[in-house]
Amino acid sequence: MQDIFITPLEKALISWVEAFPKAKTAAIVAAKPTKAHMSDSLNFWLHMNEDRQEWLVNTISLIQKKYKNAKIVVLANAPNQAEALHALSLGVVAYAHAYSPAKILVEIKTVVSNGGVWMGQDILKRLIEVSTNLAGNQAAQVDQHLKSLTKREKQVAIEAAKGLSNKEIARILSITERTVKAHLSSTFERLGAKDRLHLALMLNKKPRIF
Amino acid sequence: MQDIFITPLEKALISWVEAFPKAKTAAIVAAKPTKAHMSDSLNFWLHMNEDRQEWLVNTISLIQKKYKNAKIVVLANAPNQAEALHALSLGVVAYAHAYSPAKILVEIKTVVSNGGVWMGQDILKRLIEVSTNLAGNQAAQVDQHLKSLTKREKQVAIEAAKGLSNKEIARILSITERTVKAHLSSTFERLGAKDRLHLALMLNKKPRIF
DNA sequence: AATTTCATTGGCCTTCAGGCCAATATTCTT
DNA sequence: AAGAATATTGGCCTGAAGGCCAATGAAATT
Repeated sequence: MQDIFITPLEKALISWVEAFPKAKTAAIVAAKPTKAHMSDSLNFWLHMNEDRQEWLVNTISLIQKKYKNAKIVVLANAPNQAEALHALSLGVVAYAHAYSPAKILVEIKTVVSNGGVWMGQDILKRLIEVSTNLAGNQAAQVDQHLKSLTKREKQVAIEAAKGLSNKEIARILSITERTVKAHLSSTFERLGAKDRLHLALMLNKKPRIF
Repeated sequence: MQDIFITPLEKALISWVEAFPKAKTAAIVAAKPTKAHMSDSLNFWLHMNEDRQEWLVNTISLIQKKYKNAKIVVLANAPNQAEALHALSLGVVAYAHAYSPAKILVEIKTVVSNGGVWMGQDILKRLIEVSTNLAGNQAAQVDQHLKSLTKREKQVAIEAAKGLSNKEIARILSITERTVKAHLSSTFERLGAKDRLHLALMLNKKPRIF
């Protein structure tokens, strides 16, 4: 388990050295991994400045391409939620303050090594908030929509929203195409949808979590 | 720092004892905290069965009311994303498998004690996915499919995916309905969509971030 | 028992969608 | 400059979609 700090600084921060005396420090990611790198599992610790947004994205991408199984940690000089979310969405498994004490750094390493993710509670709160409030409500709305339909209408509506034609729906439900139309018509009526495309938009606009 | 396991089992799991020999085990949460409890920081480890959804919610709520600063960890017999998200949204700071080895349990304790949150990467991915999608990055996801389209086709495709008719699209783009059809036809061709409904489904589908 | 809602299907009709063939002017690429 | 891709539009045709009117038997509700 090799740790590599990527930083624009002349020398590593004290806490890093304290946490990982054997770690290497570099300014850029080595373009060609050595054999040792490939056989060993790597942790990259990216030191982030406010003015290196682009660098971060590129570097993460580079690491992911060259070092398949490497874990990437971002240490930010000035941590903020937006940056954290962005980094995490790119596959980074930990986001912390660059001046975190050695004790925390060691802890982070342990967590990510075991397949965990490290982030502050504020960030998590934010994630949960967005997810539950927005997504939860939308899912609920969709359910509400489907609830007001009869059993048969529901089945037809769901198939239609998948993109099936009336004929196809008729076949899989073993009814006439005419009947499918009837169910769809009343479905449009009930849900206030203009046509099957709007129906599909209504029923598909849901990242349902819970 | 006192650890308390709440479980319906007769006796604690081996890994728990191994991780925290001094921990207490109980079937229910003590209704009245002792003075020792109040002055000390507590960790509650809730052992979760599939059929105790309601119990979990009630217990978490109870703990939060009685023990203000306690950290709550959920150990699930059969972990799943929905349950994890639900628990985390209630304020739980860690969610893990009930049969996690002692080593992991100790790690979890360290993390939560330092204000961190412990969860699996799959859960985080889910959170990020939902959050970023809803946080308004609509254009980015749509771009995936739209990249292979020409400027005009893109405009038409987007409007069509919103549910507009050819006539409406023609009007807002100041072109003939016939031209709209032409753009749509080549769009279907390029994207491999069967019709405008499939196009809409493609453009509204959320891409995997990782 | 009476009423309402569902599930089914028919016919007819209008509009819309999308494919096929074809043409012209503009812009980009080689 | 020549060829390729793009933007625009026309006509024609087929099939799907959806509205309107109407009917029947079954199931649920009052």
